[in-house]
Amino acid sequence: MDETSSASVGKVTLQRLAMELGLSTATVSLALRDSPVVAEGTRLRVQEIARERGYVANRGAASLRTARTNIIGVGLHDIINPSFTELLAALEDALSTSGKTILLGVGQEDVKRQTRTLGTLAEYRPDAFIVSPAAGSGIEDLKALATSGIAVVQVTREVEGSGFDFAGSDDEAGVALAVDHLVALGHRRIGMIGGFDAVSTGRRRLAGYKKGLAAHGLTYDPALWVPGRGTREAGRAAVEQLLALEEPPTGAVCFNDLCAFGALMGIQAAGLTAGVDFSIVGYDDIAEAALWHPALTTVFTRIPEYGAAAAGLALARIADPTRPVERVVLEPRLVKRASAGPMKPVKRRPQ
Amino acid sequence: MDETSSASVGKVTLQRLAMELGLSTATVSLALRDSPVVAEGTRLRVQEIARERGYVANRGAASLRTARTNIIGVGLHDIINPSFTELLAALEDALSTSGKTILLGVGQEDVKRQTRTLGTLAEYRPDAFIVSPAAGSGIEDLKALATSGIAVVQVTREVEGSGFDFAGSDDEAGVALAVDHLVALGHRRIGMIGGFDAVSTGRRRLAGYKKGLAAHGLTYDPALWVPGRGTREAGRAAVEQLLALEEPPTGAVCFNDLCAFGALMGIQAAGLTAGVDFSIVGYDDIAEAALWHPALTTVFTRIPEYGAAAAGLALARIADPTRPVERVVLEPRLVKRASAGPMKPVKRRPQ
DNA sequence: TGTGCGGATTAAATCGTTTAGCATGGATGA
DNA sequence: TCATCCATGCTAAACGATTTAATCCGCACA
Repeated sequence: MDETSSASVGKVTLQRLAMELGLSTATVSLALRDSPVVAEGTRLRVQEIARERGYVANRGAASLRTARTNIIGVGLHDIINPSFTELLAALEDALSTSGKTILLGVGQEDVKRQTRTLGTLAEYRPDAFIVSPAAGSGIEDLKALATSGIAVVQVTREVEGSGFDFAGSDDEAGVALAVDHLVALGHRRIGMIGGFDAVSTGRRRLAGYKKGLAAHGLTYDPALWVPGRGTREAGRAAVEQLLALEEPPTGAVCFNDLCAFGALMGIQAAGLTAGVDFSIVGYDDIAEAALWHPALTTVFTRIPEYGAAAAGLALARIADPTRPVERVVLEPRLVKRASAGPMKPVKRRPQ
Repeated sequence: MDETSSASVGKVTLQRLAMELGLSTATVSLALRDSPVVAEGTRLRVQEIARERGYVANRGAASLRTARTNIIGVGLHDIINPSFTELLAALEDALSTSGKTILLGVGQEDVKRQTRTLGTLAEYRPDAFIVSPAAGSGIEDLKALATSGIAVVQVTREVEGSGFDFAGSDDEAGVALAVDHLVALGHRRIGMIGGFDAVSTGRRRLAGYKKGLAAHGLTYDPALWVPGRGTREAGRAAVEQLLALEEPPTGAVCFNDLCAFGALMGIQAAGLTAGVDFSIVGYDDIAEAALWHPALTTVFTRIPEYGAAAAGLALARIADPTRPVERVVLEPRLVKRASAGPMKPVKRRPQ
């Protein structure tokens, strides 16, 4: 309507509203936030004119005074990976309903860059950080965040001994579940694709693999673990490597769904059928997993749930910085689909 | 090392540094920003102690003074959809290298919620907004953003007549390309899966479909267009609907890759083979497209490029708010893979 | 009439920066 | 010797909100 009213006079601030209303900024500020100390009539009058003038509060200014920004710094090392996208979506959902807004930083799996990125985020004085640390992050890298007194919550991955809250999945139990499943299907030589030492999830999933084997009296054969990043490319290369072994495994568990997809591709490219000639179990159960051909048997790590939990931990710590450190570790669940099937003897590859 | 030095005395601000150094805040401020007016020695001394004390600038305070936040408000309607994830990643990349940080808002394809979300973002006074408007957004919905004098750039989708910069792909040409390809493969009855009126991309891709048909003297049959959202579920339902027609098409173009995946699933579920019995062309060429089985023939809309372009437009407009409105419209490219193959007569489904 | 009370409003300090304009003092040039 | 100039640093006023303590103004009560 009267677009002019706001354009004609420059920025509309609390002060300007106060002047127009013949009130003090104190009253206007209080009125806008529905404080009970200001008279009903005044409050309505203030809110009315604020709307009419198109007043938009300046949170930067407010934060300067209140030392609260309602910003949450979210530091992920990668956002293309669907599991982190799903995490981001869960965080966004939970945080936005609590009136928090996400300031996004992407670390690119590089500690140097992560440090720079989080440092920049810190300048905006977020009320909390929710972080999935880049591979190789040390305690010091995270601690630097906390000096400013900002709450830090780790999600998915954690830096052991950092003493920060954490929300994630029980990775050891999860991979053990996957191994159990393959064993139940009759497999005895079981590989592991992906995972590496520089990251807590890598270490724990590998531990789960070994534990799963041990639980069934199977011995861990180092040749059957192909370490690597959790990408489709790495998964594909890894499965090719496994298939080329003298005595190849008949199935494998994967570090995540992404490299499981790569493995499925590799299997198919080798002229084999996943779930028949070679069994694959993924990890995470991202949306894509159900749609593959064959549909991916995988372990559901409950990303949306621990995402929401991480948001909750952050809010709780903001509210009470002295509360005891809390770890939320969800139990993963096996999702049986078609990419893992009964063991059948693998013919040595014709050559 | 001396973690205490920062913890012992509370927040370390410019003022505190100035006191410790026996300088004025003005000098310290200038020194930290490498201003040439402060003496070399002083500058080094200041920066040294700032580092030592773990000083972190408060950008909120600075922004209050400078009216520049280095924040870019990014409003997407959905972040789970991989095409928007790829866009977000491209934006993040381009913006972070320019020292800008993303404040994220997700509209959930709901104008009401989008208005609320963007309103919240506006309170942080971003230097610019980069927005992919939710379906059904009107000019007024966007204009509200601009009142505050914040630059607005539209990406992917646009609200016609809004008068804001835009970066995206030539959707009409893109879908026409897809139709061309199917026609070249011998198809004559060609469907369109997905797309709806409430969004510029929907309208233009449909227009491209019709134009593509017309270019080859084919008539548009409304029964062959199954409108819907760009989801796997919608794609699957749509292809089932097409296959159930009296006289089904032999191929279809899709609104995006996501619903193309759904279509591939539907085709397979019907016992047919995509690329042989029924041809599918997707739209966007997200990473997943190359990995499907069969690999998805699709149209590459160059998301990373127009994402970078959108970031560039935002930066340019921040630098010069009076520059003429600019539209960056990239030419899409056909990516031939396996999901679209030569036409073969489709047998009426046995019943 | 004075006192006290409670509801409504306000003055003023404050948060942590930036920046225009001014002060200082030594070097320079005429 | 005096006026200029330059390099350096400082003073003080913003920026736009929030919040504490104070003030104002009836009005009831003793």
